[in-house]
Amino acid sequence: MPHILIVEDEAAIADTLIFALQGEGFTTTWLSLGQEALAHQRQTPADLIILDIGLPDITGFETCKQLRRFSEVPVMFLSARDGEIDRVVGLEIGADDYVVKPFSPREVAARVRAILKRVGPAVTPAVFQVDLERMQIHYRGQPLSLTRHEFRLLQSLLDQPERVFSREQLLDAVGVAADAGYERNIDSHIKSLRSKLRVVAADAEPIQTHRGLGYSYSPGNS
Amino acid sequence: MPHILIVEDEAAIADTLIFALQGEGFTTTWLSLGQEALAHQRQTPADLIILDIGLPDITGFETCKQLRRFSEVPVMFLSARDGEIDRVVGLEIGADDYVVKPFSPREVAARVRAILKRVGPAVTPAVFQVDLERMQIHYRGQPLSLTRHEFRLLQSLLDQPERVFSREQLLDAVGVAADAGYERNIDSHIKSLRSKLRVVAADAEPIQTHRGLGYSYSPGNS
DNA sequence: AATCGCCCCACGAATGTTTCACAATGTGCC
DNA sequence: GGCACATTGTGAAACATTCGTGGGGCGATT
Repeated sequence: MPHILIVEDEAAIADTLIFALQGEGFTTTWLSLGQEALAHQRQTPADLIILDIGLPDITGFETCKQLRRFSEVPVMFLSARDGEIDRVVGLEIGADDYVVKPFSPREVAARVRAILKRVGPAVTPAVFQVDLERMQIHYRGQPLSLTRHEFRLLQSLLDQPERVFSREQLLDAVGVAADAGYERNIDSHIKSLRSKLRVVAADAEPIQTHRGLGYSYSPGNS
Repeated sequence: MPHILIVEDEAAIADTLIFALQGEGFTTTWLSLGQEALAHQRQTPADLIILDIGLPDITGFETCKQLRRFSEVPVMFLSARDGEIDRVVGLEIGADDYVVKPFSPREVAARVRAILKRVGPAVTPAVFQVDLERMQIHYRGQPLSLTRHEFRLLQSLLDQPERVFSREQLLDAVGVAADAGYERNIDSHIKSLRSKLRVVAADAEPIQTHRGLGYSYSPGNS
């Protein structure tokens, strides 16, 4: 699960970012000084840093320059000033994006995802969070209200992404003797599962059907 | 040196981009239709695509969606409309950046560099990758969507390159009683298989026919 | 009793498979 | 080369399978 370091001295702005990012499945750390951020990144590296330019101690530009001496971590600048020069300079000293205030939290989150997508699948945000204790699954930060069978079904699929499960295997996964049940019950459950996922994300299609074979989960379309 | 495909119907804007990008050492191609861009990318893939949203034929969004079905190439949207919704949607359908007109050519060039920095050197995987568990075959890095029979057929052929399989053997491979079926329906499957492979690589001819004998797979022509 | 989750069924739509007829191409013979 | 014959490519149509969906029944839980 990707971790985002937010370096921003205004609490209100930081809060907005934290809320938006956590909603998308990221974890966050918030610091307000450039020096702090550098020290923190040496100790416990984040997967991406959101860096305000107008910090109280050293500028975001300076922070980024020093950061680049020891780390390739993606950096997104946040700035109150909307000058072409600043944007070009920001990108040329090694930033990956440059967003001007006031910004939309959702857009920033989307940009973070777009950047992380490129640094490797290792740090793709987990869109699904499974909580076995509470029998709860969160999808894009929102809790799903699932029945027992829907839960087991989704849990099995999530467990091995891309793997194609036959109906028989899925029947077994939900705890029904494989020979006992009507195989196509699975279809019914998949149907209601999909409709519940559709409420959260209308266009994504995380559960794919493989004709003649069964179903699978595709992280790509989540 | 990275090659950039510009898809933009206004010549003045395209010219500005071409000038700025060539100044940074990129080579460019300019097209004005979404359909053209899709066809072009299949034949001679660029390293990054700059995509105007308001194209004469299909929208940039639609172009990007279709593009994503066969390519992971980085996409930068260009738009005259500055709405939060548009930006978020753009990024969520798989774009890497979203720039609003009027833009600074230098900034666009800087953003292009920032994105390409993350993509890294292109890795050329084995031409065919068979994944039995996922019932998936990748061809030149792109996933093929095959029916059960097409899958078995291709799998058999790939299993023993250069070996010539008779229709009878291939019927058997796809799981049809050798005496039951009409032998020449293999031809039909070979046909659709070839057409699916042609989408990925138009000129290669990985499946060869041996008159009077059957078919074989030739790694040479992949 | 009302609600809810689960099972089962059946129909229509989408997709895959088989078959066929005809065009295109290759092969051997004169 | 030109011809007859054999084999393969192609498109379309018939046929078969599979899936999505809505709905009814039934038992458990409230």
